[in-house]
Amino acid sequence: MNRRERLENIIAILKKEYGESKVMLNYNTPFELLIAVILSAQCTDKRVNMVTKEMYKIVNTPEGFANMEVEEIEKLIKSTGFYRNKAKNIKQCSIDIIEKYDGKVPMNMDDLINLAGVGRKTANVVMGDITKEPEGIVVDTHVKRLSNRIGFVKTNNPIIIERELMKWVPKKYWFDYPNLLIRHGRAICKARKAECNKCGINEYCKKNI
DNA sequence: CTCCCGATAT
DNA sequence: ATATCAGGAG
Repeated sequence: MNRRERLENIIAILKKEYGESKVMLNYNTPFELLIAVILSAQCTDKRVNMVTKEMYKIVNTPEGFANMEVEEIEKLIKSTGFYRNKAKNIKQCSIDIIEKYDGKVPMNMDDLINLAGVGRKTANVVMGDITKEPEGIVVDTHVKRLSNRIGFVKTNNPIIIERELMKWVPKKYWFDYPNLLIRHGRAICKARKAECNKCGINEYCKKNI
């Protein structure tokens, strides 16, 4: 079986197990999603949802964050970690969105990654969930780990992983592939203790081929 | 490459 | 006690 067939089977099985692909982060607007994804760096989405639930009652617009002191934002997001960088980025990012994009989150890769605290991963997540047509493939810690374990790539460099996957993964899967791998990575194929006995795609994994 | 960093699982 | 969590910037 070639890797393309393995990919098709893996996606079909995971789709059946986890259902519709969608981020687990809670949001009501593209801007709320952008901030949630910035906060999700090295932090569980569960924690991010706890923080944003309370924070968005107080501020949930670029204008709101742009007019706040960085220290105020720090207090609101402290429990997500990296809070000094994230607070500074959220404020600058909000200012940029107001000044350069008329207060609306831009929906293309070039503009998104020029925002403070936004890299390719964050941009792909936001674009993917809003438009369902990402310009690239999200490579986070789970996609990195599972892509290596399955045997699709042999590197830990996220940029190289994305470039390699984009070469042969059909574009129609650029949204589903990372979303399903992330769900599977959190539930079964975990970093610390992978539960291979419960894994539905075990026969397509590198170690069993 | 290093640094940023609190919360949680193991 | 240590690894890990939907990373990004310098």
